Amino acid sequence: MTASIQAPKKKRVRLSPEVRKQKILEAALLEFSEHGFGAATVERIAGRAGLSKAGLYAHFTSKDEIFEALLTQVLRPRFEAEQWQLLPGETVREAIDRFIDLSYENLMQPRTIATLRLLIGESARAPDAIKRWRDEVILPYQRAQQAVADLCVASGWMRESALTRRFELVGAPMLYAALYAMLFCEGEAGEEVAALREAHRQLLHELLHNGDAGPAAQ
Amino acid sequence: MTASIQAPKKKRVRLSPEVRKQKILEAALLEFSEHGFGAATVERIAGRAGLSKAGLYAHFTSKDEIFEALLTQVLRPRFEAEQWQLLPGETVREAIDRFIDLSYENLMQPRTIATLRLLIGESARAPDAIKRWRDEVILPYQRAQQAVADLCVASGWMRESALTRRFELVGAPMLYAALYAMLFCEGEAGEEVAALREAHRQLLHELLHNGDAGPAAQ
Amino acid sequence: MTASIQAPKKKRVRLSPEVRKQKILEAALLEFSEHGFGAATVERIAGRAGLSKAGLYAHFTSKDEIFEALLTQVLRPRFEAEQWQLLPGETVREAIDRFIDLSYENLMQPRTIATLRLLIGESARAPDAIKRWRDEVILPYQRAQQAVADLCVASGWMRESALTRRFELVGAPMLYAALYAMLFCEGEAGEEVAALREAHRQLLHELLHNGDAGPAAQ
Amino acid sequence: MTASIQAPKKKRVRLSPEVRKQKILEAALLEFSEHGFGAATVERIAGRAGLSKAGLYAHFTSKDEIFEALLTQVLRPRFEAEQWQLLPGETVREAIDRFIDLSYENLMQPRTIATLRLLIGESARAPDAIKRWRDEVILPYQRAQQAVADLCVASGWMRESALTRRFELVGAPMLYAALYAMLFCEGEAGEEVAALREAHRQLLHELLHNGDAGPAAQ
DNA sequence: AATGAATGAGTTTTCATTCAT
DNA sequence: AATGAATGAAAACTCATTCAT
Repeated sequence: MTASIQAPKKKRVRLSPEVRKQKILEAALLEFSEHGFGAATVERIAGRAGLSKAGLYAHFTSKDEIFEALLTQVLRPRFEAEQWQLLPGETVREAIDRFIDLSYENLMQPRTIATLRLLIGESARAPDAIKRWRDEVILPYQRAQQAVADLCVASGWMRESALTRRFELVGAPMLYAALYAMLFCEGEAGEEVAALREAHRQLLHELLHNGDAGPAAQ
Repeated sequence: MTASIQAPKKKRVRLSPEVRKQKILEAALLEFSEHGFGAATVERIAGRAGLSKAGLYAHFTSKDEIFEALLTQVLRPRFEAEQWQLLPGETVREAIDRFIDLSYENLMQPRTIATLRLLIGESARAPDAIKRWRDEVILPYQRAQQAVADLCVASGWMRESALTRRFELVGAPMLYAALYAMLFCEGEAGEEVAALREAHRQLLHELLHNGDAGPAAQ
Repeated sequence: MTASIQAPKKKRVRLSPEVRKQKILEAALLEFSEHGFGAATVERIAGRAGLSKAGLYAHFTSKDEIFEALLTQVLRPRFEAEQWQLLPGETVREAIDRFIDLSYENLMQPRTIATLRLLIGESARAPDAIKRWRDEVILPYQRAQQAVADLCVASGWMRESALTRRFELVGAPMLYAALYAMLFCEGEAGEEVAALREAHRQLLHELLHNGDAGPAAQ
Repeated sequence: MTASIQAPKKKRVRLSPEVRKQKILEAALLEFSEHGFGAATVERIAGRAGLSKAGLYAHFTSKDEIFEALLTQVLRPRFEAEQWQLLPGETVREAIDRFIDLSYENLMQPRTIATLRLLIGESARAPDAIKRWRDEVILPYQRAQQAVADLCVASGWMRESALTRRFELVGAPMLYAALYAMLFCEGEAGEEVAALREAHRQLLHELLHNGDAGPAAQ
């Protein structure tokens, strides 16, 4: 009873480098996203990661290195699941629903919002990494989406429109919702995001649905 | 030792408090948006504003006060012109074009992008100001837009859709473009933004245009 | 009515240099004694003296100069009245009463206490001035007192004692009271000082009074 | 480049927090008493304590905290030895001598004089601490002294007088000497203090000695 | 791997002092 | 004589980073 009250002095915990590094990066993401790189302190990152400042320096040689490691980790492609596609035997309507659900699920995670906020807030600090990310992750992803969309249109599954011609716009309302979440942090944005999500779903249904036609109608 | 060789000693420039304060806020917006609040330095802000550090402190009593003053200035409503509306004798098509042109013109200004980037990066620092901004500026603006849209739909000028039912989405692609500009700073985003803008225009035309109908068709 | 409430902007008041200088020194004494030389600010001194910082510099060229001017003014001899002496036809008892009353009246003035506090607090800053003060003001004063005392003893008016042999001790309880006032500022010391004063008076009566004797008794 | 020429880089000296804190307080007393709180610099205190400014801030969070810690330490009661009292088998004369010797020994230590000077110079900065010190240290001490004196008088050991009625005055000449030491720092006051001390001793002997009487004479 | 104590290089802030009016 | 705006120098305080254990 005494120990729990009077002794927050954490016993020295020894973890494997991999585990600790991951903890540190996790902590850094929170800290950077909350305060910005400049106002973030190594001490707080270390605290959140459960070790001392000096301990942290056994794993990373500088605050900058943490930032870079964080970026590399966070900007790695992770889009497989949310990829827009038509699974065999699936209708466009179902594909839309799956896309909306998976994408919002992913994008609206606090961790993802934090990442986005960090990228935007510190865009001037790592323009190259961000550019590379765009070229190697975002653009390929969008091209793949566009290809699928073109196919769907060509095969009559989807109605042609300004949207299918520039299919990256398919996610615009979702990013608008993400912006909302970035600005009005802490749950307050929850309801609004949910509403936007449904409106988004509806909109896609209306925009992409090909009346009663479709290959099946041939 | 002569003036021609080593005299970068700027003559003391004396300005009225209003002018100087404005210069300082202008400088602060740049500095904050570029480095984030934490990594911004008062010295650089002062330099950009054309006076010394100590001189700056004659106008603002702390870095925080500068930040707050900046927010108050920058979050003041300035939406009149871009308000979605139907001017007398104007077709929906023309209203859409005007909306797109005015809004992109405004939103894509470097100053506005910088402001948005700052808001997002520092959203945790001034949640109250941001919340007030949403309640007193953003929400009223959206409500007014929705009202106009409802009217247009009721009178048959615009086709009903998921978009008209949640009309705030009308700007989503534009904010997506703004996000692009925030992330990939420095003109590189220019072409992409221009393309998105046209796609956005097209999309609105297709979505809102009421076939050949409309009141005129009555 | 409006002016009195909304406009504390003091109209530029122009005073003769002598008057203004005196006001400044008065203000400086308060400020220095309250905060110490180091923590005193020229701005506050100027404010207390009723002009602006820059205005003050028209009268004194530096903070140090103010300090020195203050010292010279404040360390000037002002002891005539309180000089220990026997006025013609006066008994020792009456002389004691007069000495006590005049001395306490003088020493316990807030201004005098402030001066003492300043001297002690800043004794390291102006050791020479203080030494000169001792040599030119204090010591002569004490010598004169001692001379009178010796005379009184020689003529049988006063009883010889350790006190008359080192007559500067005659004021010791008073300085003890002054110490009290310096430490426990703001009136709280008032009662204690009054009590000490009466005890002091009694003590001198008892110590110096020569029984029923005296020259008259010869 | 060799160590013998230009190597004032002090080796990092690592001390336990207790030792270091004590060193810092010691240094602070010197620095504060020499320059006053306002003109004292943390850097100089750190230097005197043998570490860097930043190192100092690992032990105290602000200049003010140093000041307060210093006060608390320095205003702790330390009077046992100097307490006025009659040891068994001791004459009043011997008690007086002991009192004088112990008290002057203590009060005239440079450290004590420095403390007093600091208290007076900064009395406005910490009125509460000083008041508490008076109530909890000084007044009890004086009451104890008075009680002993009353006893001595009642038992005939000491002659009744204005002094025994307000026994706190027993130390007045000593404080007068301390004042002297505070003002005319640096040993110059030495002789004067020694002379005052002997006069003080004489005075007490004369004042308190009960002729040849005393309980023993009964 | 981990830490507490220590530090150098800033950063914010203050302030005595100057300048133009 | 007086002032508001401006400045250089210094002081308090912070923080990324190192060292010895």
